[in-house]
Amino acid sequence: MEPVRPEFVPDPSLSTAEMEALQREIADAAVFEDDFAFDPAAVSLDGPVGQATLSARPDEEGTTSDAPLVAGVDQAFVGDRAVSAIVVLRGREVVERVYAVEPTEIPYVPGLLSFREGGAILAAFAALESEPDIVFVDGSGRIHYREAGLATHVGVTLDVPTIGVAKNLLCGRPRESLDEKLPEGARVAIEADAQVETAPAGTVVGYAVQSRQYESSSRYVNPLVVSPGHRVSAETAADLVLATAAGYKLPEPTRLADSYADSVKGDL
DNA sequence: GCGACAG
DNA sequence: ATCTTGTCGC
Repeated sequence: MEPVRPEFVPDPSLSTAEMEALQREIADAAVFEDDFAFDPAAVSLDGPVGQATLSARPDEEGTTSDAPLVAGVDQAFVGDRAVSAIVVLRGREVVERVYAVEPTEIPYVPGLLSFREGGAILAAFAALESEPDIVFVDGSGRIHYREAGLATHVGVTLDVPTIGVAKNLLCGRPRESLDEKLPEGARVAIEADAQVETAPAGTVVGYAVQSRQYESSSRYVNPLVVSPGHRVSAETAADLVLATAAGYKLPEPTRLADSYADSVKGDL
């Protein structure tokens, strides 16, 4: 896949003010509601014994032959180089894996992550032959100071539906405390607060999603922080993350991209 | 000065 | 993100 909006390709040599101005343009171009052709209910990891329909029937491999293509992208770092890996799934089946290695031009700055990692991610997408129906990006989407996190930046630039899947909250305020143990499958709305300068306070910009939890143990797992990247609503984003969780905290596309990036890093 | 901060 | 031993639990 190649950028559909080349003017949004992240340029690490821009000044901080220019980066922030670009993010405001990207947020303007972003669509934070469902705008895709596939059936989100057809996204699942169900095997042969799923609730088969005429249009989406799992075969003996556990693959739903015409299930949507869901991709995960994640990065690993080696010195001043970034490894970006993409894994594309149809049901449980891996249909494509690619990676790219690019130098990191700038250090990590909260709020400007896409200018550090975006180049490597777009290079990996340039090597991708499939056209995923939706992409899970590691990091924030709409949960961002200017509603233009990594997932939004990548989604708008490629004009592909994206979801931000983060392990920590960048900004915004949970409607309920996240300190208590939440049951598996639960979600808590994240509202814009004063830190989100482009949205009215109270706007739901994402969800804390409990993709995995221990049953009868005193220990507990922290929820993921899910937000729309581009062309998905916060609700559908949370639904899709839960639909692709397979007993691990991270959804399968993200988990597989994560381990692939690590293995590439290993033989580097 | 203090707090807060995806990866 | 990355650097890392042991340890707890299913």
